[in-house]
Amino acid sequence: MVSIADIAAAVELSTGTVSQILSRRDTRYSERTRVRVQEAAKRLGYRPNAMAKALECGRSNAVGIMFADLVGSLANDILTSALPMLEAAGYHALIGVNLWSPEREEQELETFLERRLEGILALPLDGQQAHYQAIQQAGVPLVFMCDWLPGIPADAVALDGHAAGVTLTNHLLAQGHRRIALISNDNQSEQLHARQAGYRAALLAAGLQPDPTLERLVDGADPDSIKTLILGLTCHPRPPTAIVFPVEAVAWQAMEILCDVPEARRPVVAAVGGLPMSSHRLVSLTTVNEPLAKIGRLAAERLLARMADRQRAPRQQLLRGDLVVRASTAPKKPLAKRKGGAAA
Amino acid sequence: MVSIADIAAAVELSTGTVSQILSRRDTRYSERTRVRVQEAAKRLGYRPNAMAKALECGRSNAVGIMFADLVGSLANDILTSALPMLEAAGYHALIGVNLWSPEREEQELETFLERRLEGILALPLDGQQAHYQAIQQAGVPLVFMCDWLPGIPADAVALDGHAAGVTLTNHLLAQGHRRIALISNDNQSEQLHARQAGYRAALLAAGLQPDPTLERLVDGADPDSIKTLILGLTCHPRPPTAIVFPVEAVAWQAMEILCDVPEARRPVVAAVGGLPMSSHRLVSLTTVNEPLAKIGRLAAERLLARMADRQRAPRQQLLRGDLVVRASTAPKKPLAKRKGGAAA
DNA sequence: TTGTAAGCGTTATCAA
DNA sequence: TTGATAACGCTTACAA
Repeated sequence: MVSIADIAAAVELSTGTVSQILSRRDTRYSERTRVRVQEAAKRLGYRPNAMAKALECGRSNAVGIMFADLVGSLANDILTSALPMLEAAGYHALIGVNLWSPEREEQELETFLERRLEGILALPLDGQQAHYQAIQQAGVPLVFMCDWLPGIPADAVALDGHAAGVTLTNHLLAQGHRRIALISNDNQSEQLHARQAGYRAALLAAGLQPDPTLERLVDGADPDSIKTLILGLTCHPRPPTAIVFPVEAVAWQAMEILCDVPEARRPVVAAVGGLPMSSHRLVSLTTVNEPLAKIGRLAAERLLARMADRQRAPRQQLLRGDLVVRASTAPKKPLAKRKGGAAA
Repeated sequence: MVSIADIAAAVELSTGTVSQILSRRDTRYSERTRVRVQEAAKRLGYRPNAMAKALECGRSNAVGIMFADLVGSLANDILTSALPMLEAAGYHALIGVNLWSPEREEQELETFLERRLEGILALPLDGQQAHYQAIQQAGVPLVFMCDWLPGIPADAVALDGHAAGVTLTNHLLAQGHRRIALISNDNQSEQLHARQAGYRAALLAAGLQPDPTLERLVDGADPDSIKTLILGLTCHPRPPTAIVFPVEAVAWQAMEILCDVPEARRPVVAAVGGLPMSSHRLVSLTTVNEPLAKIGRLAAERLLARMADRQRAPRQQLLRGDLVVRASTAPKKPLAKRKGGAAA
C-alpha cells in the first residue's frame, strides 16, 4: 500500500511537506509543488492510512452504533437519520451487531473501545449492565436508544413506553373492550416493562382491575408457546375481546394463529411498534409507532453534545408515539353497546 | 486512555516486557512478573489500541461488509452466517451501509480502504463499477453477494436468478396460466436481469411468445407508478392471469393494490425473494427463496480463500433457490382445464 | 528473565 | 517555502 513516503520519494520532497499538502489545505506551499504532490498521490493511488492518522492525532473520528439485529427496518430508520448528523460533525460510524448474544455484545463493545471510538450509540440487550459499565469506566460517551439499562447513568432517547401502553389500551377501552389481555415476550427490558405498566395504568384509570390471567409472557425458548397462549386465552372462562402486544412481532405471530379462531371469539389486536409490515393492507395492525427517525436524530445530537461536554448530567428523553388505527381494531360487528365512538 | 507505558510505569518494567506478556502467551517470563502485569492491566482498565497494533503489524485483521440498506432480514441473514466464519478466521467485520446512495457507497468503500481492511464483501449498487474498480486497483480481495457488476472481475455468490425466474414461471404455467405478466423495478442490476431473462426463457420453452405489453417496470421516482401499472394490466384487452415479481417488495405493494380488484379479474402473484413477511399467513406469497444464509457462508469462505491466495481466478457461484408455494398462487377456483397438477 | 531501540504511517513543531 | 525530528501506542528483534 502506497504511503506518504512513496509520494515524497516520487516527487523528491520530504514526507512532512507531502503530509501538509495532502491533509490540510495549506496555502503556504508553491502552487507548482502542490500540484506535483497531488498528481503523484492520485497517480500512485495513495490513500491515507486512517489508523496512522488516528494514532498520531489521538482521536479516531469515529463513533460506534450497536444494534441487536438488523431485522425489520429499525436499524435502518435509525441510521438514516443518525448517520447524516454524525457525518456532518465529522464522525464516521461503525455499526456493531450482536445478534442477541450477550457475549457478542461484549466483544463488539470491546472492539469499539480498542478502536478508540469517541462515542457510542447503543440499543442495549437487557441485563447486560456490566458491558456498559465498562464503557462508562473507560470514559466513553454513551447514549442508549429505544431502551436503557437501570443503574447505568447514561443518556437515553426512547419511545415513551408507558404512554404507548396507555394510548393503546385507551383506544381499546374506547371501542368498548373491557377484557383486554396483554401478551409480551420474556425480554426483561425497561422499555417493555414501561409499556406493560402503561397498559395496567390505563385499565386502572378506567376503573378496571388488571386480571393477572390476562397478562402473559411467551417463552422465547418454546416456539409453540405463543400458540398455546393465544388458544388458551380464547378458551378462557371469560375470554378477552382484545389483546395488547408490547412487541409488534409477537402480534404478527398472534394474527397468524387467530386466523384459525372463529371470528366471534377472535379478539382484536393492537401493538407497539410501527414497522412497515403492520401498515401493509393484508396485515393492517393497529400500532403506536415508535418514532425511530426522531430517536436516531436526537440520539445522535445528544451523543455529539455529550462528546463536546462530558460533564452534562445524563438525561432520559421519552418521545410520544402516534397511534395509527388500522383494521385490526376496527369494530367489525358492533360490540356491546357501551361507548361506540372510534378512538383518536 | 491507559497505554502499555502506563502499565510499565506502574509495575516498573519496560514496555517491551509488558507488551510481550500482554499480547503473546509467552512463558518466558517469571510467573510473578506475569501476574503483576496482568493485574496492573486489569486494575488500570488497559485496552490495547487496535490502531497502533494494526499499524505496527501491517494488518488490520478486519474485513468490510457493504449493504445497500438494513431493511428486511437480508443483511441479518447474511451476517448471521458470515460473521462466525470470519471471526473464526480471526477477522473482525466492519459493516457499511450506503442507504442506496452511490456517493455514500463510494465514501464507505473509501473508508474501508483507508482503514486498510483486508477484504470486502459487498452487495453492490448497480452501475457503480468505478467504486469497485478502485477496490481492485488497491488490490483488496472482493467478493460480491446477491448481485455483481459486469466488467468487474470479482468473485460472486448469488442466487441463480435465471433459474429462479424459470422456476416461478413454470410453476404458474403448470397451474394453467398462459398470460403471465412480469413487473420489476427500474433497478438495472445483473441479478434482476437474470430473473427477468428466466421468465422469458420459461415462456419460450412453453411455446409462448413473451408479450412486451406484459413486461413492465415500476418507476422508482413515482410512488403511484405501481398502482397505475397493476390497474393498467387488469384493464388490458387480454389481461394476465398471473404476475411474476423479480422483486419481492414490489409484489407486496401489488398485493395491496390487488385487494381492490374483483377476484374474478385478480391475477395470482409470485415473487423471487423469501423474506419472512411473504411467509406470514396473512400475506402468503409464493416465492423462490434467495438462500441468504448460504450466500453469506459461501461468500465469507470465498473471501477467506481469496485473501489466502490472491491469484485464484474469480468465479461466480450461482445457487438454486427453493420454490415455496403459498396461497398467492393456490388455484382458488379451477382455471381453464388445461394442466391441472400442482407444481413441484 | 528483562531492557533497549527501531519502526509502522502520520502529523506537528521548529528550524533552515 | 521546505526539511528534520519527535511523537502517537504498539510489536519485535536483539542486546544485556
